[in-house]
Amino acid sequence: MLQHQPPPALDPIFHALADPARRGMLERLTRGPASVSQLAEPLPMSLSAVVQHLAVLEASGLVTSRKVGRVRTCTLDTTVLSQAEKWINARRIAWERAFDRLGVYLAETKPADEA
Amino acid sequence: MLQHQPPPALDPIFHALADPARRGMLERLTRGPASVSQLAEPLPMSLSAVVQHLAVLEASGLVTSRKVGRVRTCTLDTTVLSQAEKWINARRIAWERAFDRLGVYLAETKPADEA
DNA sequence: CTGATGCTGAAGCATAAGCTGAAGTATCAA
DNA sequence: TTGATACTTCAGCTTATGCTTCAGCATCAG
Repeated sequence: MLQHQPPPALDPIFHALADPARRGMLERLTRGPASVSQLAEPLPMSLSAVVQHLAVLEASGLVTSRKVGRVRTCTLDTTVLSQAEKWINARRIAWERAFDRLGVYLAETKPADEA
Repeated sequence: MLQHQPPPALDPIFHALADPARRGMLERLTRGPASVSQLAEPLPMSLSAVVQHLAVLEASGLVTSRKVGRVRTCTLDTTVLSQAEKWINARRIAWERAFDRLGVYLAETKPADEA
């Protein structure tokens, strides 16, 4: 098991993304790896809370970490990030195709509404 | 207030996407508008539960609905869907840039690890 | 060894989520 | 009017989240 992990589920990925503190941590990680303390520093909460958010991020696969000495260094995993992106993109594309197939659905249901 | 709504927040969007039942409803909606009953039909839960999921989807802006007679028809809003997509894409791109800037970060930290 | 640093873990608690079932409100059909 | 249909709303329950504090436990510096 060295190069391909189980496919990351969408539930934990989107759940991880649904919190501003966690998105903040991810944004920080886009600027390079960071320690737990560094991730916690700008956030208005205890270190403990940050560690718990980190656990959510790691459970989703969005973040991986390694402990060296007493410092845990975290990095972003963009392949997992792109899983979420792909799902969204697929829905959007599918809907746009459906919209084309249906023609002007809205115009057909309500030809001259005020909205 | 007829053509541009308040910018949809990411929290409710990702939260809405974090549930398989809700994603199922969205997938159904990519094949065109549907009534509440139609959205509920394949789901292993009560109509009540589906209505509550629908409320979450509407709160996020991902879905809009209109009631005509006794039937509420729901449609997907892909502009909101693309908000989420944009955020993810931006992080991924930023990280890939950072990765380039840092050069082979991993190789530098652990030149010949077993992992 | 001693103390500071950087995390880790377990309680505990308040709020939010996800669900059910039961009762209620508008249609629409006959 | 009667009844079915299509939601809608609400009380109530269970579990999950998000947070805190406090108590550890390995580093690392001196």
